[in-house]
Amino acid sequence: MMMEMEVMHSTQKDMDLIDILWNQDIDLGARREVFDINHRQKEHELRRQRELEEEKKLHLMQEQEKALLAQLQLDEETGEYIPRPPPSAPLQPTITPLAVTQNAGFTQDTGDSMSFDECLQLLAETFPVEQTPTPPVCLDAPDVSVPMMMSPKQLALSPDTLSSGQPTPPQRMSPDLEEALLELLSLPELQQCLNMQMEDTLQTTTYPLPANAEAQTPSYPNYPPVQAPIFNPLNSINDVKTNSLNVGPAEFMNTVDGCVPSMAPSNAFRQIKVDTPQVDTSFSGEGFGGVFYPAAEQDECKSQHSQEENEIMCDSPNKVAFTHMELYSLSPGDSFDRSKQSLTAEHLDSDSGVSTNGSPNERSPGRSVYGSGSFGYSDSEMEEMDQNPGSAQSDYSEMFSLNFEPDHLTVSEPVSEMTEQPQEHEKKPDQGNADPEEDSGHDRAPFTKDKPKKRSDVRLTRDELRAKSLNIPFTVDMIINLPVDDFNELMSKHQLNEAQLALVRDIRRRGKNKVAAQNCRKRKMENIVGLEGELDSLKEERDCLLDEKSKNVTSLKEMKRQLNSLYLEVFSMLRDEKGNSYSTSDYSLQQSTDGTVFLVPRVKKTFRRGENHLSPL
DNA sequence: TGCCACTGTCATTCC
DNA sequence: TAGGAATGACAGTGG
Repeated sequence: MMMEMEVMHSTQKDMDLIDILWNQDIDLGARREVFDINHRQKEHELRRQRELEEEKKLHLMQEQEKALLAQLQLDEETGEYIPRPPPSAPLQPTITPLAVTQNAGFTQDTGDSMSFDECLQLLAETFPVEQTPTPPVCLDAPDVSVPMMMSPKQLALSPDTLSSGQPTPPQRMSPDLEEALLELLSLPELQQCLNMQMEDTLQTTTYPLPANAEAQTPSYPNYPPVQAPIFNPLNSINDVKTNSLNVGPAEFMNTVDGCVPSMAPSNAFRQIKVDTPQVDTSFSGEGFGGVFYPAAEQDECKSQHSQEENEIMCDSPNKVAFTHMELYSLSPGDSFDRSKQSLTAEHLDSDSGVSTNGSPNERSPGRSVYGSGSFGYSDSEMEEMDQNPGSAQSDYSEMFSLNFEPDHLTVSEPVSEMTEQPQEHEKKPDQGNADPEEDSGHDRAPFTKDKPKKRSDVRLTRDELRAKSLNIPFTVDMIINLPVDDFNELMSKHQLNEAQLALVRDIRRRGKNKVAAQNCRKRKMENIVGLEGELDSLKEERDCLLDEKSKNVTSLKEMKRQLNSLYLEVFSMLRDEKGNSYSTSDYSLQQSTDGTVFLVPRVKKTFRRGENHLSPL
């Protein structure tokens, strides 16, 4: 009992606490029902009921459509759909394939059959809104509530009808042409094709322009009567709605196109936008696109799309081929990247590639040495450096990344004026990540990893200083790397005095020679390396030969030894008439050319003489 | 302070 | 013949 009391007491406390919390939630805008599971379940059930009701409505509408169409029959003479004869009438045995096809799915329940007027009324009640968007310009349109019941010639052949979605008085055609067209439209295959075409077209083309006076005039010969299938009885109500009304506004199409770029080529898209007449001015992006996409998404997609369009618009002109001059003239600061290609091509024949083209921008792409803060020499310093050229030495690779920025140098002003926009364009990506220090033009190379840049790396070369001092209106890399023709053209475009011309030519010559020297040294090093390799191989070969020689000498000695032993053995077997062996000192074995072996007495002159002298025979 | 490697430059030759 | 590549030689610079 006590336990129960405690539990109840604690439960009461909890409930009070929960109430307090709920009150707080109410203050925060959340109602108590939000936390009520039963309430949420009820909401869920209500939602499901609503969905079921919608489905039922949809099904009912489809049934109504079927019932309605069951009451219709295609008049082969007029091409119109007329009320079907009373159900008591026998089914026409000569019903056309078209009728069979079109009525194949229709209900044959004659008990539900309605009169034509009833059908009209039912349709008017069924589609009071969807079919009757009533823009002010169409207020006088007759009987806008029953477009479904219009004859094909009323529906299919009026661009005004198609474009505005409003049934306007049809423009009459010649009877023959009209009849022929109606016959064509009566063909089920054609209707199917028209359906397909219409769906495709609606997806891609049938969206309106912003209010365009000419858009609603029937002056679009290419505008297809693709919405003719409106009258196609085989279409479901949804299809009909799609066919006749799902003509999205430009905002919606932009949204779709923006979100699904692959849907249509942008160029085609733009062209279509321009050429497509306004179909339904009563639509608005908010009213239609908002059904599928929140406004924010629409705006986002619209902005994306417009951005893409802008990019495309901007890209296209840029794809025009530039001449060398144009490339080099675009931006002195960026000319390296462009010149690199040219330079690479230039050096393709060269066996080196030493020219350190890629290095500067790899380390510091798009970065100017002038932006590194080491720039800013006083005139006296420049003169000093010029007088002591070595002090201004810098990595040659830096030369290619040299940028004469107009705010720092007057040297490149003319070129920079020509290329202001490309520079801005190419600098944009860097602006986002730009280091403030870098922007302020102070030290710290952005891509220096291990050690700070050498002082020489950020200095100007002598030629750069000279060019600056003489106000040469080109960058050094331009002067050096331009092809001869372009270089001459550049020279002719600018009026330079003798000193400037001489300096420019010297710069070009020195720059070329610098690269050549580098290539030469690299080649020399390669030759040295190659010769060293060759030397090593030759040494190895010599060692092999020496080894082989020693082996041969050893073998030869062994063979001599064996021969000597064999000789002695043979010699010892020889005997004279008395059976005495021959003395090796007195005789020797000699072999004649035919292989015969002779025992020849040795001719030991001195010894013989002495022997003879001592013991004459 | 001398050595050494690297680099720029000049003069020359060759293509 | 001009332009450029190739190369030996010299000199400056920095480690």
